[in-house]
Amino acid sequence: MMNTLTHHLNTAQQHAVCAPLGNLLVLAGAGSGKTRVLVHRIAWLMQQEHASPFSILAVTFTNKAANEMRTRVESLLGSSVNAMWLGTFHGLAHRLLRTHWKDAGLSENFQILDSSDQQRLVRRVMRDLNIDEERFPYKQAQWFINKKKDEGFRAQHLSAHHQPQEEMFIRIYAAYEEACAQSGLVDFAELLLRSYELWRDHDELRQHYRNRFRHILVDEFQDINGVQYAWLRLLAGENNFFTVVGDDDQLIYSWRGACADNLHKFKKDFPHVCTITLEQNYRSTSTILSAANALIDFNRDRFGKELWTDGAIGDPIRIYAAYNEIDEARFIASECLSWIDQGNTFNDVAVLYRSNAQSRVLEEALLQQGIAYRIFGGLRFFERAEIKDALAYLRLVNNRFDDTSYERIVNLPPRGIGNKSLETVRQHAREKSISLWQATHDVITHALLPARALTALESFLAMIDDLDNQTKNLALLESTEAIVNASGLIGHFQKEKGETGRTRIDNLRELISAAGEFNFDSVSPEEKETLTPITAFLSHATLEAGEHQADAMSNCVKLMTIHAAKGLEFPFVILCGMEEGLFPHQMSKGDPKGIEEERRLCYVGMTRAMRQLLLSYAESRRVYGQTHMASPSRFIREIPQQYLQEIRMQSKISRPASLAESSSFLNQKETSFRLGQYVRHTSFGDGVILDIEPNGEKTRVQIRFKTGTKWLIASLAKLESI
DNA sequence: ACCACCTGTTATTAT
DNA sequence: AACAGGTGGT
Repeated sequence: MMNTLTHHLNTAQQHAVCAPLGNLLVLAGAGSGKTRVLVHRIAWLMQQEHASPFSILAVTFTNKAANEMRTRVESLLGSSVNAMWLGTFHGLAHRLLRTHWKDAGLSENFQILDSSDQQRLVRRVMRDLNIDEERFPYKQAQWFINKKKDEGFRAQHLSAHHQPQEEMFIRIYAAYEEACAQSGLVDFAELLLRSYELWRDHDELRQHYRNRFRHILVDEFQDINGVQYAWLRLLAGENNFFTVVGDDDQLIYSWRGACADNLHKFKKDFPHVCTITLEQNYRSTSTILSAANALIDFNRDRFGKELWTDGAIGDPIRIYAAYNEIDEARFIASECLSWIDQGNTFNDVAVLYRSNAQSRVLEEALLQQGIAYRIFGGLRFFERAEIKDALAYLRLVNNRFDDTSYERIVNLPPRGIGNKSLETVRQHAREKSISLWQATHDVITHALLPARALTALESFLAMIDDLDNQTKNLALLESTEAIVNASGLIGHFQKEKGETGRTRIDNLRELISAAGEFNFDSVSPEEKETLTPITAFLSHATLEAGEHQADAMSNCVKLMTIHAAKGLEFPFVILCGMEEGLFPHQMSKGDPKGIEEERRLCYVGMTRAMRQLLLSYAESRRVYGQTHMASPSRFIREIPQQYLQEIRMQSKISRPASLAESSSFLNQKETSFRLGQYVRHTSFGDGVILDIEPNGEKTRVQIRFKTGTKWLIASLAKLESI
C-alpha cells in the first residue's frame, strides 16, 4: 500500500513501515534510515491502523533520541502526541514507579540516586559493616550490585557457591538494598528492576498495561539488557505488536548487560516475527562505508549484513600521526579552521574520542584557536558537586529520610557538626534502624552529646524544617531560590579562593534559573497527578543531567565520546586517540569479546561520518601524568590501505628521528595473521590471536592459550592455522 | 571542630 | 594530573 507517507522511502523501508500488525524485527545498518522507519511506522499505525497515541509505547536509550523522535513524529503528523508514552527505558520506568509507588513497595517521594550518589552509599554501607576496603574495593561492590540488578537478581536470589569474595559482595548488596529502602532511594538499575517486578507481580497492573499498549516500538534493541528484555516480554500478549529496530554491529553496551543474543531471542520468544533488513546506507561516502565494512568484517558471529550505497566515492580517509596528544589537538584545531575555509560550518564537525579524559587537551587547543566548541557528556551540569550540594538541600526538605542527602549537607557549610558527633548519630540510627534524621532527634532528646554539638544539630534540624514550612506554598523557582540562599552554600563558596569559588556560585545561580525554566507543564498530565513540581524537577535533574544545554549553541564544533555519538551523524568526523591501549582500551584488551566490542565502537564512530573522516593518533601520550609510548590502533591496520591517506607532518614540533622512522605504519608489511584467528602451537596447543605487533621479521603476536596468554615471534613460533 | 597540607589512588564507555 | 581521604597543627 502506497500513500504520501511512504512514497519517499525505499522498498525495504516501506515494507518495514507498512508491515501488517504483528511482531517485526528490523535489522537496520548504520545510516540506513532506522529512526526514519520508526517515526514513519508510528505515523502509519496511527493513520492506517487507527491506533490511538494512547496505545503506543516507544522506547529509546537516550533522552536525545527520545526528543528527536517526538519532534519528528509530531512534524510528520502535524499534531502533538502527548498521550503517547515515548521516552528512555529509565524515564518510562520512573513514570511507572511514580504512578504505582505503593504497589512497587516504594515511598511516595522516593528519590533517584545517580552513580556517584550510589558510590557514596555503597561506601557508607560497607563502613557500617566494617568491611576491609583493601580486600573489597567499593567500586567493585558497586559494579557487582549493578551487574546483578541488570541481570534481574536481588541479593536474596544469589548464592555464593562457597566463594568468599562473592559471598561478601552479596552481603553488601543486601545491606545496600536495605539502606535504599529505608531512605527511599532508587538507583538507575533499580528503576528498571523495580518496574519489571511491578508488572511481574501484579497481574491486574500488567493486564492493564498490556491492554493499553498494543503497539510497542523499541529503538537500539541490540543494546538492551536482561531486565529490559524481561520487562518488554511481560507486555507481550495476543494483541500486542512489537516493532524492534537494531543492529548487532552497533552493540556497544555489553558492559551494561546488553547482549546480541536478545536479537535472536526476540525471534524465538515472540510469535511470528517478521524480519526486515535495511542495508542501503544514505549517510556516508562509499569510501567511508567500505572501510567501515572491512573493519567490522574482522568480527566473528555477526548476523551478516553488508551495507551498500550508491553515493559518491568521496575523499579518502585521512590519517594523522601526531607526535603527542598536544600536537594531535593542535592539528585537529587547524583542521577545523581549514574546514571553515572551505566554506563549511563548525556545526558540521564532530571530534569523537574513546574516553572523556581526552577532551581536556582538545578543549585547550580549540580555545587557543578561538574555535567555538561544545562538549557533550563528561561532567554534566547536574552532576557538579555544588549543584548536588544544593539539590541535597532540596531533597532533604522534600524527604527527611534521605540519608544520602543528609550526610552530604549536614556539615556543609561547616556548622560545628564534626565526625565525632556524626558517628554518634550514625550509630544510633544503626542500632534503632531509623533514619539519620530521626536519630538526630533522638540524640538531642536524650542528650547523647555535649551541649555545643546538640545545639549545632538542633539548629540544623530547625533550618530544614523552617525551609520546608517557608517553601510549602511557593513556586519551584522561589522555593529553590529560598533554599539555596538559606543553605549558606554561597557564603561557603565565596571563601574558596581562586576562580573555582566564583564558578560554583555562578552555577548555583544557574540552578535557580534552571528551576525557573523547568517547565512543569511539559510533564505529561498523568505524571502531574503523582508528582509535585519539586519532585519532578529533582527527577529531571538526575535522569537528564544537563541534556538541555545540548541544543543551546548551534554553530560550534562538537566534542563527545563515541558512545555519546551513537545515533548521530556529522559531515566531518574526527576520530582521535586511535592508539593501542586507548582504543582499543587497555581494559578491553586480552579478551576477544572485549576487542570485538571495541571494534564495533570504532565501526559506530566511523559510520557517523557523512563526507569526511579523519583518524588521528599520538605516538606518545600522557596518562596519569606520565608519558607513555603507544602504537597505532589495530583498527587502523584493519582498514584496507586503498581507502587511507597519510597526512604529512605539518607541525613545527621537531620529532625524534626514531619516531619519524617508525611512524609510517602503512608501509609495514602485512603479516599473514589476523586478530581473532585460531592457531595451533606445537607445545602450547590451540589458542586465539589477541594482538599483532607488525615489525617485519620480528613481528610479534599475542596469543591466548588454555594455559595463559603469551607473546611470540611469529616467524619463529611455527604457528599453524586451524 | 576546622583547616592546610600531604599521600596514595586513580579513568573506559552512561541512564 | 587530579582528587579524595587521612594527618597534624591550631
